[in-house]
Amino acid sequence: MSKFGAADLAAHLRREIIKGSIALHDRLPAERALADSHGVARGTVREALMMLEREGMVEIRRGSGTFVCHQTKAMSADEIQNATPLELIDARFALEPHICRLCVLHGRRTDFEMLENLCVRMEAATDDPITFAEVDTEFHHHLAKITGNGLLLWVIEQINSVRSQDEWTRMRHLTLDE
Amino acid sequence: MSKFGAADLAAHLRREIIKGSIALHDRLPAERALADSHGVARGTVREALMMLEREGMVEIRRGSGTFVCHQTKAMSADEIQNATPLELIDARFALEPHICRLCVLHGRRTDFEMLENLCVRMEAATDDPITFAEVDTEFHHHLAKITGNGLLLWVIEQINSVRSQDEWTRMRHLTLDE
DNA sequence: TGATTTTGGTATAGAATTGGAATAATTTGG
DNA sequence: CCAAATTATTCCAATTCTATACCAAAATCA
Repeated sequence: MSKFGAADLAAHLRREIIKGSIALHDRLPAERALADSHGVARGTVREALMMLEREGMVEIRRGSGTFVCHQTKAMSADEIQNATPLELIDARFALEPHICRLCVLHGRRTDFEMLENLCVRMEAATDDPITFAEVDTEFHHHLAKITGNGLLLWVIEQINSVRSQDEWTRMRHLTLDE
Repeated sequence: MSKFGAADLAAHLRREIIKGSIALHDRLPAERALADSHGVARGTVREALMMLEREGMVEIRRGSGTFVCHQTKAMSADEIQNATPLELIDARFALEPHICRLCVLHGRRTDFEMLENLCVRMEAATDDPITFAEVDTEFHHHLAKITGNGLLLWVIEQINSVRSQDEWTRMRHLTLDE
């Protein structure tokens, strides 16, 4: 890594913080020290630190130093992708019952027709795991949408976004086996 | 690999990114460097990078470089912060019952002692709405933590992060009135 | 308390690096 | 052969990085 830019330095520090090398509430080296140790100008260090501050990862205190907040904002978005299939199942299992209740309260005729339509499509695709999973995701998405609760819909969307191919297949095995 | 076209280079980079060889927030080599290392012309590199950009996998910043996005969902903060107090209550109400079940399963003695300690602090702060809310948030956070489900913890943290002062006060009124 | 040191905050200009774009020659494949 | 893609080259524009100097807040210490 001969070339070191602000974004690179920010990424490096971000990883150190997430990994735990720089613990919570710890103070980072001074800007001048960071600049020296990383072989970059101070302005570059400042820019990197300001990136991290905008992410809520560090707090810059004038005359004092910059400290690790680790408000777990930007990092968790990454870590979500590491969720295990079991965690996914649990999360859905926690949410869906109440979502169903809200659907009953807020749903309209067309909503339920839409759900029924999706069910038909799912039953027709029992032999095609891929399209089955797609329709299934769409089903849960609509379910959350019917509730009229934007926050719940957002949560469901986030959970649905966790689906690397490997995890999907493993997850299907789990759900089908039990 | 006698013939290396733009599509091939894009596929190669895509794999590297998904695999993790080029981590999130990392900067890809400069176009000229990529062209040199892969033995192709710069125009080809540009075309490949533009493919990846259209897929939302990288972000090309003029004068700076191209960076790995892979999750560029800036939506998080903005969209969530518009959640109404009622939506918050619903979301928590949907999650907490199952979280409690998981706590019973996974919790250890120290966990429950911690929760009890937080309860005491909450009871002692019934006259101080602000600290009450703080401890309350901490309580729910620990509750989710005990489950051992990182995904659920993340969801709770996201929901807890929605608390502009106005909404908190309005929310407390709602919860206390009903 | 008051002086000194350390820390971040700001501003500047120039050098270096990067992507953006246009062009024409060359290769490739039908 | 023709059409498309790739190459090679050149210049432009935006951004970043460097290096420096000085200012202001906070911490430290006599």
